[in-house]
Amino acid sequence: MKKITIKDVAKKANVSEATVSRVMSNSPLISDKTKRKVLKVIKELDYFPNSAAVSLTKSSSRILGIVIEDQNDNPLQNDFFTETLSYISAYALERGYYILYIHSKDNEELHENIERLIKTNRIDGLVFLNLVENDRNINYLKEIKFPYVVLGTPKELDKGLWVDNDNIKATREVTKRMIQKGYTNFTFLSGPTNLTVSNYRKEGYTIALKEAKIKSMYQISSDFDSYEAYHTTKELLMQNNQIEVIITTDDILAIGAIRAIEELGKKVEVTGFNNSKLRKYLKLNFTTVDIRYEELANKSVNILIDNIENVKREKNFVIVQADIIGGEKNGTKL
Amino acid sequence: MKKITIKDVAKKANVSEATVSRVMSNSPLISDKTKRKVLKVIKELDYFPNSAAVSLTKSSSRILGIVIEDQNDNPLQNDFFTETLSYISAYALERGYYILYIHSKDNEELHENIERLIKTNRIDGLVFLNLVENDRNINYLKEIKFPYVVLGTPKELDKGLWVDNDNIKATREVTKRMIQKGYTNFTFLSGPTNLTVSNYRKEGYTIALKEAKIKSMYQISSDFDSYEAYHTTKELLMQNNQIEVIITTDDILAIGAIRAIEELGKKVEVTGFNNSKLRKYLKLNFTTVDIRYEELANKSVNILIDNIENVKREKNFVIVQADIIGGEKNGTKL
DNA sequence: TTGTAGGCGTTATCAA
DNA sequence: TTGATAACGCCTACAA
Repeated sequence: MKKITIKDVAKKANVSEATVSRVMSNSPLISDKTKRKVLKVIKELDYFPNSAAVSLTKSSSRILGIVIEDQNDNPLQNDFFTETLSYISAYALERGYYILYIHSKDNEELHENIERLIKTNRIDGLVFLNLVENDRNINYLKEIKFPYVVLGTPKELDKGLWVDNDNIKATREVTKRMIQKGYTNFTFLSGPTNLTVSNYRKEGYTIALKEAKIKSMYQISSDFDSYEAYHTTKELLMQNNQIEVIITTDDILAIGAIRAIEELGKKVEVTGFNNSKLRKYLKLNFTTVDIRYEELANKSVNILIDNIENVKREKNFVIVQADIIGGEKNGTKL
Repeated sequence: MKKITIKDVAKKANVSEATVSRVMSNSPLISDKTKRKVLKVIKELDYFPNSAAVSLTKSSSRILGIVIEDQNDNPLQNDFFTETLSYISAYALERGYYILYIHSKDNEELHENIERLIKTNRIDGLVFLNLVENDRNINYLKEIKFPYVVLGTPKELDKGLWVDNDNIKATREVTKRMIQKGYTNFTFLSGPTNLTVSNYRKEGYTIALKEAKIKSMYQISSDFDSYEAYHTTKELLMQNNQIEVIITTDDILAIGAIRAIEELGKKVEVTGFNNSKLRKYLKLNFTTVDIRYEELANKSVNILIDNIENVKREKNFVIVQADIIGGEKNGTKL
């Protein structure tokens, strides 16, 4: 199986290599006649240009790296990753880019990988699937001005490309819904407090309560761990009989909380975040927020590629709408 | 940020480009002195060879494609994919290969993708994460003799590279364990019957029963869908009071079955397969099989790369040991 | 042990 | 509208 090169095509079509190249890149400086002729030969020989040669001359690989930090054994994260990954890959492909998977348990190794990938010209840009505060890699990319996009809201809103939901707004809406149901005793169950997203969601919660002039509110936090959420909730509820609603920052926390509530035979409403498959899978129907994975993926890929290809944009970020769903019957298992 | 090339290094080190190249590739035909000198300059200039140029001369990209077929909304699949993906990526990296993520909802598109990736020389080999019977892509690869490995047991055992557990043996062992517990009324709850793996597991089950001269056995099947498994099991149990054990081919089926059993207040033991995170997550403790993801990943990457690099091997496959775990207390939720 | 030079498969510049 | 030809950055005979 000898590889067909541009030379073979040129010879068979009786034109120069340059002409074939022009046909491939859809150049306008070509007569229709020769174009057709060359295209025919390309079809016949089933010619595909060697990507290494193209990369070499264009100094662009048309590959995006996607960085996955460790998942911490959280099954919801897995949903998030596989979903986002496949959407990102699909939208990247639409613009002619492929996805290189970058993952490492070890942070130092991850950094070296990214560095090598960039320096060897293997990738044109990077997508970060989870935003860590003051991430070393992000700082590095900023420094060397390498194109990247982050799924999440960074500290400095005007720096770097990012795509995210409006977490404040979404949590505020969720909380408002609960207020409208007539509840007045709220508790906020947060995920890891070192994640920016936790703080944004807390802010939304706080605003909604303030607007409604509701005072009573407890705040507890937990890792993204349903088991811990279960224990934390249980303790809380045993100490406090008034609580009517627990607003959480993640379905996984909500699920843990619900288990505690059921066990204590209490009537407390819970809200989640992220519209996880696990929630659907367990047939739980608490209120949650659908963050529109597909749109997040779409927007991040496109803002990144625009940046790579020097397509001008007004803003360096995109806010994706989120939808509040569920909540008709709370915690009803099938 | 101008890119450093081999030329820059050569100039600064006062040697030819060839010498630098030799140092990079650790060639023996080099004096220690110049080697050290060149290495020093490489460090100083922070030189990394352009991968496109290397690919072009070596006609090898050092990239492996990993093919993910559609996940069908099964949360366990997600676990499997993210786990395997990250292990595969780690082991590939150890041998200097990167992972390109290949996924498409549309089968035709997937095929075109694979074809283009190969013809443009972007990938050196392919890993298939789920084996479909008579897969079009696999047939294509066989035809053009392109290196690939499959995680699963193919129909023709002597064709192509593959890595899998011994499913027959594992299911046979699981069934034997149940027999040793004194049960005599068995049912087999299978996943999709068009998957080879379902049939292998069924065979293991059948053998174990035959060996123990146990006759009574029912067989039902279901999609990889806990909800369907739940209904199927419920129906079965309502018609039949004797059943003591249900052997399933997947944790997700086991979980569905357990829910049905609990609902009916029956005492039926269930076994699963795959040691899913969901099982741990739900704190269920039915007997299941740990298929050793990491080893599966490791072996498949290495058998594939050996093939790519013409490293001779005795066999075209690797069987990975599986471990039976759990089962002390069945279905006990926390 | 080292250097020279041709080649890998394209693209892009400059002539024609 | 087309064709030569010099890059792109590296590797590898072949010579020295």
